Amino acid sequence: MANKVKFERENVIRVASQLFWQKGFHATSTRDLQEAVNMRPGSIYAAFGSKEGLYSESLKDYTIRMKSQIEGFLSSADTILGGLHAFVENVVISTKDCSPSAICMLVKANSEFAEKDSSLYELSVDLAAQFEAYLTQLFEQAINNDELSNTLTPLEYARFFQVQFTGLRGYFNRPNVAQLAQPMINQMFMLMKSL
Amino acid sequence: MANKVKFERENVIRVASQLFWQKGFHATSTRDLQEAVNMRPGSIYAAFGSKEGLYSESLKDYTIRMKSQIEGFLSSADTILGGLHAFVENVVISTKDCSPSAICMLVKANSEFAEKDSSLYELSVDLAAQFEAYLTQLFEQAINNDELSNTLTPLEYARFFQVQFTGLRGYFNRPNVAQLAQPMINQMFMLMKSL
DNA sequence: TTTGATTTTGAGCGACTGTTCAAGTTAAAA
DNA sequence: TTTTAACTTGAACAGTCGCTCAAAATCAAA
Repeated sequence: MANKVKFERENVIRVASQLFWQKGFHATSTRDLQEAVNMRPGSIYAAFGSKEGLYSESLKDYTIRMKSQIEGFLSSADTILGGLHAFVENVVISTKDCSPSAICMLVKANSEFAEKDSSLYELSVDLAAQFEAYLTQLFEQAINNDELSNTLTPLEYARFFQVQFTGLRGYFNRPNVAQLAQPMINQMFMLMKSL
Repeated sequence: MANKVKFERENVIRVASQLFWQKGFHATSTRDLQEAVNMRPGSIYAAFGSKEGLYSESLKDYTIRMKSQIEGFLSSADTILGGLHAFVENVVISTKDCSPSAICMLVKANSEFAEKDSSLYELSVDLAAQFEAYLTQLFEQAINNDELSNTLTPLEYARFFQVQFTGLRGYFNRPNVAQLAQPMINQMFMLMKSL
């Protein structure tokens, strides 16, 4: 046949994802990306078609990784809520310095792409909807396990979780407030259980 | 003396602010701005020094306008919480189609400027801190008026409000969820009173 | 070893970026 | 009416942008 590809696609996407997450789509130049993934423009464009194409792959990969991160915390926790609690703590507190941004990349994307008919805006909406559906499944289990009352529907719990989680991550995307995270996360889960 | 300036500074800042709020800093070109405010580059640069300078003025003006918007709702409400409730409803629901973005411009700025030593990042942090201090004053009054218990300090109420408000605005920055806003806002204020 | 399809390279394209400044316009002061 | 300092104009600059493509490099199959 012929020559084989030299780069590992998944790894390239992961590195690009970190850069896009940190700087945003518009502030990340294709030269930044070339340097970060150590590829020349021709190879990048052969593999991903465009800057948008690479961003698109990056955002999808981010969502997948976030889900599997939750799966990890769930499998080493006794309850659904315990797993989610550990996940939220990990995201808001532990990754404060090793994560590109405190703010969820999906939220950042949704905020950056203002033109409502842009395909990247639509992608961010679709992925957020998928994630909400995933959370809804988890809260359905939590209700069935009597971890939560059935005052709210699983979907309503999922929405509540997202609003709290997004709000917290936004609040902690600034300096000198780190020590407030733990009590505010505890408060979030106390409130959820009291619904 | 000499010639007088032809443009109204406040009006120019307001128009620029809308554009920056909608598209973000990096996606707004100086040509976009020139067209929006109907000024030639020379005049803009004489008046504001740089694109950053104009953005800086825009963000400050946004914060001032948000505060005076709250003042408006407070002056036509019986209670602090009633005024804040009306303000939140107005921002999340009514302005859904006439506002450049559902997301607070301060939050969007804080999210966009990733380099923590950039002066626009620092500005967004400073303005957010000022706004928190303003909210803290309001919640101090609310506690004194017995609208809220003193279980939490005024500052803690202010933080709670910001997390909820930011979370809600982020959640409603997408299509087909508008009808959920009212019940979720009611829930937010119910929870706050139950603290 | 030769072949040939496939991948990689990087110089470079045209468009656009933020910004400048010499020339033109304006209107208060002389 | 003339002067003159202040303001406006817009062509143009140097740099960067996303992206292309002919040429070089690569390696499985013949």
